[in-house]
Amino acid sequence: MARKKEYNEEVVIEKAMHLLWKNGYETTSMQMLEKEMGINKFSIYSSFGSKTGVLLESIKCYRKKIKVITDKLLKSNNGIKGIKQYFYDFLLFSKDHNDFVRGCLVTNTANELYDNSDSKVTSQLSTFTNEIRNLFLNNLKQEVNLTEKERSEQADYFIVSIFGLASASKVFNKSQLHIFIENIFKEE
Amino acid sequence: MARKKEYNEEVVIEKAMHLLWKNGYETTSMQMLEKEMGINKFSIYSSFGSKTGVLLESIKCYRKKIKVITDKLLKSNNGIKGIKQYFYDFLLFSKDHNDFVRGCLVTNTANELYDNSDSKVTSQLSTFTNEIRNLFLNNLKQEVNLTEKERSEQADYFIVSIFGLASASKVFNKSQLHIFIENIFKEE
DNA sequence: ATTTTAACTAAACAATCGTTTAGTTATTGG
DNA sequence: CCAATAACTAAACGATTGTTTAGTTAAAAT
Repeated sequence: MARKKEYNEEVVIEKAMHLLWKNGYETTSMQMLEKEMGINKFSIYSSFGSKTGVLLESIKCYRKKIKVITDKLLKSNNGIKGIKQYFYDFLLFSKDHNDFVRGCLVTNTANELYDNSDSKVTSQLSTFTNEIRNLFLNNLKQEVNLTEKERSEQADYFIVSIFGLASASKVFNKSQLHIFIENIFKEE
Repeated sequence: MARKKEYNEEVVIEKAMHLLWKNGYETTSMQMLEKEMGINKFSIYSSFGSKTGVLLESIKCYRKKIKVITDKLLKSNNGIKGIKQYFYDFLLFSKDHNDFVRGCLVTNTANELYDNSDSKVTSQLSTFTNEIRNLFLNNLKQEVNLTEKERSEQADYFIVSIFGLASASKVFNKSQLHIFIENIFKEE
C-alpha cells in the first residue's frame, strides 16, 4: 500500500563495493557513495542503516564475487598446485577493468583498522580469512605425504602469504609479485 | 631578538610518530596530535606546516629509529641468514612497550594510500622501500653461488615478503608469523 | 628601558564528515 | 476516489576536520 523502491539493493551495493574496494573505507565519504550508488543519502540509510552497514554489505557482496575463484579452488583437487593457481587467480581478480590494482577489499579494510574499529567488521574479516585458510587446508589434505601438523603449518604459511600478497599488490609491480608467488611455492 | 621555543622539534615529532604509527594517519586528528605532542596547533603548523608535514617528519624520525635494525643488517655479512634475522628483528621492533603490534609506519601509510595521495609521501615511501631492498641485495652479494639475476629476484622476493609480513603482523598471531618467516627462508 | 620579533593562547575559520528530518511524491488497498 | 504508507528530494543537523588569525606574552638587541 505504498510506493515501490526505484532501485535494487543488490545493484547499488555492488556499486558501493566497487568504490570502497578501489578507494578505501575511510577515504570514501557518504557524498561519494551517494553519487556512485545513484541514490540519495536517505535511501542509503533506510536500506543499510549506516556507513558501516554499507561496508558490511559490500564485504558480503565482495565475498559473493570472489566465489568465482574460491569455488575454483574448492573444486580443484591438485593440492598445493591448486593453491598456487589461486594466488595467480587472485591477482587477476584484484584488477579492475582498467587494470588498476585494487588489492583485496577485505585485506584493505583490515589494514585500515586500528583499535577503535567496529566489531561486526572485524568478525566479518576474520570469518573470511578463516574460510580461505580452510580452503587451503582442504587442498593440503590432497597432499598425502604431509602430516596433520605440517598441513596446519602450511595453511598458516599460505594464509599469511596471500594476505601479504594482497597488501603488496597495490605497491609492487607484476614482475615482483610473480617472483614472490614463484618463491612461495618453490619446492624443496 | 625574540622569544625562545618552549619545545624541541625532534622531541615532539617523535611523540607524533608514535601516535601515527599506532593509530594511522587518517584516523589521527590534529586535535589528537596536539594532545600527544603537548603543543598547540599553532606551534605544530609553524614548525611543520601541515598535517602531511607532520607525517613526513614522522617518517624521517621512524627511519632514524629503525636504523637500529637496518644497521645491524648492513653490518652483518652472513648473507641470507642476516636477512632472515632482520625479519625477526623487525617483528620485535614493531611492538610497543605494551607488546601492541603496530606493524611498520611506512607500510601502514602505504596501505592507507589511494589515488589521491600526496606525492612527497609516496616518494618517501618508495625511497625507504628501495633502501631496504638494497640492503637485501647487499647481503645477497655475500652468497657467492648466486648469479646477478638470481640475486635481483631474491631481493624482490624478500622485499615483497617483508612488506607482506609488516601488513600481516597486525592481523595474525606470533606463531603464524614465525611459520611464515621460517617458510620464506626454507632452503631447497 | 624601549623596541622588535617570534612564540604563545585561544578562538574562529570554512569545509566536510556521517546522520536526521521535514515536506513532497507516488503507489497500493479498501 | 480516497486514505494510508513508504520512497523520494532536499535541506539542515551538530560534530569534527585541517587550517588560520587576532591578541597576548616573553625574550633578546639597541
